[in-house]
Amino acid sequence: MKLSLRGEYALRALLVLGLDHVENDAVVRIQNISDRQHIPKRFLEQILNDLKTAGIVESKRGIAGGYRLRKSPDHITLAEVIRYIEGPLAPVSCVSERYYEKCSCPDEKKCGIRSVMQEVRDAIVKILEGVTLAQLCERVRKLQGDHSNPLDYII
Amino acid sequence: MKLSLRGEYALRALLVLGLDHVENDAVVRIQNISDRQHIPKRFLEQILNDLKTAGIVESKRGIAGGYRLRKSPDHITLAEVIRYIEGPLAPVSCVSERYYEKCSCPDEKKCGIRSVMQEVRDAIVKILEGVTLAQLCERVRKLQGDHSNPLDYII
DNA sequence: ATAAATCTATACTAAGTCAATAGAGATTAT
DNA sequence: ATAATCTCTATTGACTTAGTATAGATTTAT
Repeated sequence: MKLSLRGEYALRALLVLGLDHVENDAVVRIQNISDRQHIPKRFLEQILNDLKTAGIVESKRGIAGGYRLRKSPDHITLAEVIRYIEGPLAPVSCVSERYYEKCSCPDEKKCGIRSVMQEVRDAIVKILEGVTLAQLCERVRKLQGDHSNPLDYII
Repeated sequence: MKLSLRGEYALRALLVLGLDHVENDAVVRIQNISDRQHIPKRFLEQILNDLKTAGIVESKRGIAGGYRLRKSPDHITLAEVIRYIEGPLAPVSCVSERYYEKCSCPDEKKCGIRSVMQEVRDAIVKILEGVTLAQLCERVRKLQGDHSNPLDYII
């Protein structure tokens, strides 16, 4: 896979949106995300815009504008995000389900390398489709010792 | 991971050397490998030279020259080959054991993404360190219907 | 109404990587 | 000697990555 910085930034931005996610229509400013995650702001703008096109986040414009999740965090998987930002999860495209491309090997059906790469793909997909943004947020809260309960900030 | 063509060619070339491997000092010509695997010859020259530097193959020069494995096929793992040709197996370098690099996230120890990527890395490594070139050759022989038993050619 | 802060859209760029290709040299069996 | 091989270094063209830049559209507080 080899996640690019672009993909990593996308996940980190979504993590912030996930941690701040509440059921009203509050939005988070790009500047805020940029500060908390040390992501270059102008670059982050592009990425969030991509995520918007992907239907993962939505935005509000104007002086009180910003981004929020468009779907519930437990309906967003890491696989989905990475696929959208990076492309195939498979290490070679001849084992990719949705980005399949024929490779140059003499006979794909008898290709031993392909069969190993298939296993690798399946292992990667299993993990990344199994982790939702909600679970990721939960991990982070646990790692941070469960301070900063987001409910504290309402009222 | 996203294996490059270079890495895929390396595996395919080693597969040929593995299938042709016998305990005398017979070598296989680059031209031969290139023909059987449809790999551009001059490009393959570079790759085999890299594999030589890595200590995985050895070469014989001159008119009857060529390449052969330097180690027994069951002592060559796919992980080892890919690491040498491509670099880290980990999707992000902050979870790489031998190519570790600090990433830009606020706190690595509390990074939820990192902990997921760690799982991905471990899954990839487990598969690729678990498959030797000998096993790969065996898979190929099975896939090809077990014709061409190499013992047939030894008299 | 206006200003100010935000998001939107497109374009550009500098650096790096990938996949070769090229040319000249060294080695060795015949 | 010679011809086929491996060896070594350099170059190239296309592409990707990680931004930066510029200008514009939208919304809200005042």
